[in-house]
Amino acid sequence: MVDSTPLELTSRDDAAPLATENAALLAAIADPLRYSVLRFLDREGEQCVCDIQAVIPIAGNLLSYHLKTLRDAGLVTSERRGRWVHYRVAEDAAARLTAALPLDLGSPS
Amino acid sequence: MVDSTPLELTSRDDAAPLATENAALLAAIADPLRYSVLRFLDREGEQCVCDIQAVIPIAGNLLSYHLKTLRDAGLVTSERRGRWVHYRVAEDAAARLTAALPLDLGSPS
DNA sequence: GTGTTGAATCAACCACGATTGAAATGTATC
DNA sequence: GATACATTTCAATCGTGGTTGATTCAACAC
Repeated sequence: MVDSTPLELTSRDDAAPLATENAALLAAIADPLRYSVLRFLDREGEQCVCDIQAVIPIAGNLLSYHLKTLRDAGLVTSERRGRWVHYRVAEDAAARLTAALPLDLGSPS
Repeated sequence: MVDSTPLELTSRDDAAPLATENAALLAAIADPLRYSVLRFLDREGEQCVCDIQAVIPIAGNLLSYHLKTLRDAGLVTSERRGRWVHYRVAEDAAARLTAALPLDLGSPS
């Protein structure tokens, strides 16, 4: 039968796990490096690691570490093309981030 | 068409300090406790510390520490009334947070 | 004054994430 | 095969933010 309307889930406060998840997602962009990388990818579109490195001058392994963090958070996706690995902002990244904000964005004045 | 987009302006290094500031603001809410507190204040409006503590069962000094972090970030304001100190979400908190996101929220599909 | 309560501050500890350097993996070219 | 390049993974260090316990401060009651 269909008792598949978990109204309680949305109205009730499962706020504890929700807070943990959303905070973790926000933590992924709460770093100057990752913030710059994501912003760069958002503006310039798909880029390979070397292109990112050209704009953000840091060690390659460090950049790889942060890219992995962003990828684990589901904010970017990667695809290999020959030697190069291209990164792009995930489709639902913007939606997930806005939804993760702790404040109600009802009517922006 | 005429691509008059000032690419230089966006790719110039005004992004560096901006990234640091925005990342710091986002870091203020990228913590489960502070996330819950801010969310609670946003929903319930002005609350004294003891009320917050009643909902989020943590040590008083720890809550005070996180409230100070939120206050230093300019996301909440505090006001003393007798023995109690009341906190509320800052007026421009939502606007500042949305503006601090690294992605362009142009047209949400 | 003393005592009590709400809240903030201080000092210390600890865990986790960011950073570094070296090594490894993958892919192309010769 | 070997070499060069792009990227990732590994091991280890370092710094910093969150947590804890004790202390201090502010406002009220007695």
